[in-house]
Amino acid sequence: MFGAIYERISRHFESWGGQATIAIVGATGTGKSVLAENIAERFDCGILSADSMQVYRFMDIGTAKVPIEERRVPYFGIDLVSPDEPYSAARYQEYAQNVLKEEHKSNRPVLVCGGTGLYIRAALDEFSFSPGTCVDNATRIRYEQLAAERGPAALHAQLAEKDPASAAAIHPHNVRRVVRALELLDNGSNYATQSAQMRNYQVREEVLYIGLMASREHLYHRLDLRVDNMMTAGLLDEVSWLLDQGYRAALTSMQAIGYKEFFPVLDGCAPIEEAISKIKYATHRYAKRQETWFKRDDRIEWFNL
RNA sequence: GGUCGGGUAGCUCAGUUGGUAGAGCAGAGGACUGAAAAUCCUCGUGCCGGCGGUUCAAGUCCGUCUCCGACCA
Repeated sequence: MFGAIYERISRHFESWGGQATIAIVGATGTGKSVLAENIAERFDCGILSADSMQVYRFMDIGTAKVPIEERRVPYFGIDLVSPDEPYSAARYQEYAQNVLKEEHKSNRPVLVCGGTGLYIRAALDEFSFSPGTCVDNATRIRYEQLAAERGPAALHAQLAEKDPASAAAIHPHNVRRVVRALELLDNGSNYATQSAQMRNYQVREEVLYIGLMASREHLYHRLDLRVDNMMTAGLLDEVSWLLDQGYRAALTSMQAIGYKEFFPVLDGCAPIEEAISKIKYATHRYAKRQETWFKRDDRIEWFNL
């Protein structure tokens, strides 16, 4: 199986050389990192991580970062910010596109590897996030309060009045997205127009997409084992250390799987076993969502494990 | 051996005064352009432990057997 992937990738390197980009995608636990490391070493190129949680420093075990001592090639996209710094797909896009530009300028191919679908697209697709300044936090909080006070339906109705197309595209219960659409309006943009671009998968010949997948049964088993291994590697200590440093539970970074589940344990109101099984279940669902995301991208060439 | 609980969806359990069952979790499918490991949508027929009985009708009442738990000997 690896042989087939190596062959496919070699061919791509031969045609594009230092301008080649190879994306290795798929659900968590399918072995993307190991494959990427092997290929990057063999073809002498760097790895750009496309992972919304590996960007945070100090969150090492739970986000399954490749340990520094095991890295044999340059890595990008890891440890970019501290856990209390707001990060976003837009910020990642700017960063990633810059890495790609710089590497290609030096005639080095790049391996993009990750499971955050939106980040993969932000890095490799020709689309831009809403122009202009980023919406300030106050606006967001205002809309969230509105939803809390008058209910999600009322907020959605407000959106429907101002922007029927976007309202139609977002389920009324999806407060987060309704809020975002309202923010965009305030900012002179439009959710529906933007998201329409998302369905446009442009083919760039220099980019090769390799997708890794495994049967659910097999994958879930592997993921469960990985969680157990994270525990022996000291995941609980990592979480408790982060909290000790003052990184509070409400932070986006702390919503990561393998972190938020331990808060009740550290507060002493839940047994550790409960957290572990919650982490396993959450990981299963996450893997499923990742598959759903990547499945519809027909540029991806799939390899079954 | 006896008394009392309890055996209902893969798991934990609800089930009103008898009218052939429903939640959470798990699981499956899907959406998704500035939080994306987030957020959101859809999907629940299962010998209601077995067998008899009462009744027009039993998960629901009665008898009996069986299994699990607690307690008493």
